Amino acid sequence: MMQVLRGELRERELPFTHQREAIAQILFESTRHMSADDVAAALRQRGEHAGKATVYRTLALLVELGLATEHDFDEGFKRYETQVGAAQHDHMICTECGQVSTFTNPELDRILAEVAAEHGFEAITRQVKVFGTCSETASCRDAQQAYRSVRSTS
Amino acid sequence: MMQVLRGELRERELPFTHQREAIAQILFESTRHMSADDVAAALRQRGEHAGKATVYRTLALLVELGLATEHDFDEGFKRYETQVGAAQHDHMICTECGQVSTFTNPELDRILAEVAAEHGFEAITRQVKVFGTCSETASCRDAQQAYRSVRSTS
DNA sequence: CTGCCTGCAAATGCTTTGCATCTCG
DNA sequence: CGAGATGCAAAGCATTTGCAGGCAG
Repeated sequence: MMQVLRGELRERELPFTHQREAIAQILFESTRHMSADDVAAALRQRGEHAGKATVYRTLALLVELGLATEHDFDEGFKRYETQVGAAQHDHMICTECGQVSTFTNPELDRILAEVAAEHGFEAITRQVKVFGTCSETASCRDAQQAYRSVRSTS
Repeated sequence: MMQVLRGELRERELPFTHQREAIAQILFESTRHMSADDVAAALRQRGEHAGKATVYRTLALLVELGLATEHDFDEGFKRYETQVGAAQHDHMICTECGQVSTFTNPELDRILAEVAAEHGFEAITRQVKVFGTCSETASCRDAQQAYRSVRSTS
């Protein structure tokens, strides 16, 4: 995993620094979607350290290199996720508890490719997000019920 | 159109003010996706005026009432679009020229509904965005070619 | 060595908030 | 009249930038 980063950097003659390694490591190991602050906190927890600016610059670099993706889940800040070895996948965000779950669907891939082709568009990335309520916790289920009844009466 | 807003406000016993009317009017008439600043500029152009805070508060209100939707096209700020009488639709964003085009696809609706159901998720809104390059201008087509050749050799 | 990176703090830019004042209903 | 809206300016925040000093290659 780290080798991929090393290779990409070498290819562009960019230095493989301690901070870049540490930040990439954090992101690669995490299964969650991390904010810049999450990354900084994780670094601190390991006794490492990198300035806020470096964290942002490195995350942007990883996105640039295609090793990470950036997401906006309407929280007022961005989150990042490793892209290495990950298949294209999409997200469902619970607006009650904030939980983000992922899913993949081959039909979705096919349809979006078709739509792009029809419009003479060369698709590079896509973001499919379904916002709603999950059924994980009691309060989320309550919110689901509330929403369903509102909808059915209007 | 404006009647819908009037009705929603009355229902909640919220005042139908001159500013709310003007801002909604701007949004309802526009076919583009407008930023808060775009709205303020459009107001000025008509000789109307509303403070920045009011524009933000009103746009948030329209979203709340379900009369508008909020979008983030990775520009560092949000854009708003009227939702009244509009069918669910999605976006393709050209990363070269910034053009945003819309599309609808019934299959997409079906698939996302299925996926949500499978996960015990109650979908409220969704955002499907395809980022890439369009074929409108010469420079966009150049970027398309460049991207295609990179992709085929890697 | 030399160029790119890092850290810090200051700057940005969008959006939100506090508060006095005004308006709709 | 009274609840809620408006306007302005002052916060708030995530993110970016400038610049002096450091580190990889």
